[in-house]
Amino acid sequence: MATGSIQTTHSNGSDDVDVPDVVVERLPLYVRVLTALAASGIDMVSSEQLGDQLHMTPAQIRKDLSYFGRFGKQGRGYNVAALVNKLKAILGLDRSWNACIVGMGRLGRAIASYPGFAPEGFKIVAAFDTDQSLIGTSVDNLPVRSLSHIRQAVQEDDIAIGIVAVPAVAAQSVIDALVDAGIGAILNYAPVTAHTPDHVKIKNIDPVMSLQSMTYYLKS
Amino acid sequence: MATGSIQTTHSNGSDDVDVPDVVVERLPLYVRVLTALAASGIDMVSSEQLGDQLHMTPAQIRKDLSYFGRFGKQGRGYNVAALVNKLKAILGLDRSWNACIVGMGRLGRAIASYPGFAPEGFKIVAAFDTDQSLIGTSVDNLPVRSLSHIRQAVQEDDIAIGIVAVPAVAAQSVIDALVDAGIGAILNYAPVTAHTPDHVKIKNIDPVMSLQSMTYYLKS
DNA sequence: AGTAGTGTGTGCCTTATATCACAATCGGGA
DNA sequence: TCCCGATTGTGATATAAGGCACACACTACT
Repeated sequence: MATGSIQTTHSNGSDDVDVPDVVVERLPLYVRVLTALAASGIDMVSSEQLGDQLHMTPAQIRKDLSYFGRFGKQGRGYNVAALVNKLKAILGLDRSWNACIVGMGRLGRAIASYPGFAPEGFKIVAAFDTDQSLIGTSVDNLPVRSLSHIRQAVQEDDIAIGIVAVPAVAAQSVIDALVDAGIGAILNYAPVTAHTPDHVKIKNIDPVMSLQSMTYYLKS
Repeated sequence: MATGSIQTTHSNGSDDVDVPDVVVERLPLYVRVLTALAASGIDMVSSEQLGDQLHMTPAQIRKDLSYFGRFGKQGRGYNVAALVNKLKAILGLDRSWNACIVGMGRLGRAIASYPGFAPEGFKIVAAFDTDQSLIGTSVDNLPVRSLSHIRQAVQEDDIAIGIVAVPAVAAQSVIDALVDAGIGAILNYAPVTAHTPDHVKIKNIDPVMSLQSMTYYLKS
C-alpha cells in the first residue's frame, strides 16, 4: 500500500542516524527543564540533576542527547544555555511555525484562544469550519473561513500544522483534506484513530482516553 | 518451566498486576472501536478486522486481550457486544466516576464546559481555585470553591479523579494537595513534569509538547 | 606538574514490547 | 458424522528500549 521509502528521504547532513521516536518525544521535556534552569540563573547542569528533576535515570538522558552530538563536558556537565539552544535547533524550535484550526465549535474556539501556543512559536494564522453560520465570524481577530479554502490558505500562509477540532465523524475527511492541502503535521483533538500517510505526522490529544485508562488502576 | 506448567494468570478481572501499562492504555481504543461497530449493527469481529481499523497487527490485539481472558471463538472472532462489556468492566467503565477541577481560569472553565466527559461516565462535581475573585462564582452551575476545602470535598463527594488546570508554578503543590486529599488519579494540563506517589496515577495533557516534538519531523 | 574528584559518552547486557507461526478449536456443510 | 476453512490463544522469537558500569576527559587544587 502506502509503503514507499520512508526514512531515506531525510537530509542526511550530519545528525540523521534514525533517532527513535521516543527519544524525539522526550526532547521538549529537556528543553522545558533547561529553560527553567536558565531562567533561575543556573548555567551548568549534570545528567544526574536533570534526572532528578525529570524522574528518569541520568544514563537515559545522556544516551538521548548522544543521538545528536556531544554536548557535555566530563567532570562538569552541560552548559544550560548552550544545550537548550542546541536542542531547540534540533527540534526546529529556533523559528516559528504557522498553524491553522479546523472546526471552530466550542473546542476549536477554546484552542484558538489558548495563550500557550504563541510564546512557544506556534502561530495560529487561519481558522476553518463547514458551518455556514460560523463562517464569516471571528474568534480573537481570526476570521473563520470555509473549509474549501484550505488548500489555498495552506500554501499562501505557509501553514505547516493543522489542528483538528471537529466531531469524530468528520475527523478523517478533514484530516484527508489537510494532507491533501500539503500540511506536514496534525494535532488531532477528535476522538478517532485517524490515518495519515507516512510523511505526515499526527498526534492525538484525548483527555477522555487518558481518563479511561487510569480508571483501570482505580477499581480496587 | 519446561512443559505446559499451568501458571495461568487468568484470574479473570481481578488485579493482575502483571499487565503492562501499554496494554492498559490500548484498551480504551478497543472499547471505542467496538462501540462504533456495535452501533453500526456488527455483532462479530475478527482480530484482523480490528487491526485494519486501528492500524495495528491482529496478533497484538489478540495478545492484549489474552492478558484478561479468552474472549474469542476460533473460526468466528469476537462477539462485539460481549467484548465491549468485558473490556469496560476490566477498565472500570461499567460505573461512573466523580472528578474535580482545580484551577478555574480560562483553561479550567473550558474543561468544565467540555461536553465529552459526561457521556463516558466522568462527572465533574466540584471546582476549586485560590483566586478570591473566582471563588463564589459559578461555571455551568458548578460553584468555584476555595482550594482549602478540597480534602473535605474529595471525601464527601467520593471524588476519585483530579483535573489540574493551574499555572505551571502552582501545579506541583496543587497535585500534592490532591494526593493528600486522597485522590486516586490526576489528569494534569499544566506544563510540568509532576511527581506523585506510586499509588496515584497521573497523565499529562500537553498540546504544546506534542507540537514541539512534531516539528522535529517538519524541519526539512 | 601531578593528582584527586567528577561526570560524560558508550559498549554491552537486561528488560520490555511486538511479531511470528502454528496447534487447538469452532461452526457449517456434505 | 467427518472434514474444511477460518480464526483464536500462545510459546518462541525478534526487535526495541532502558540501564549499568567504566574508560576517558576535564577542572581544580596542591
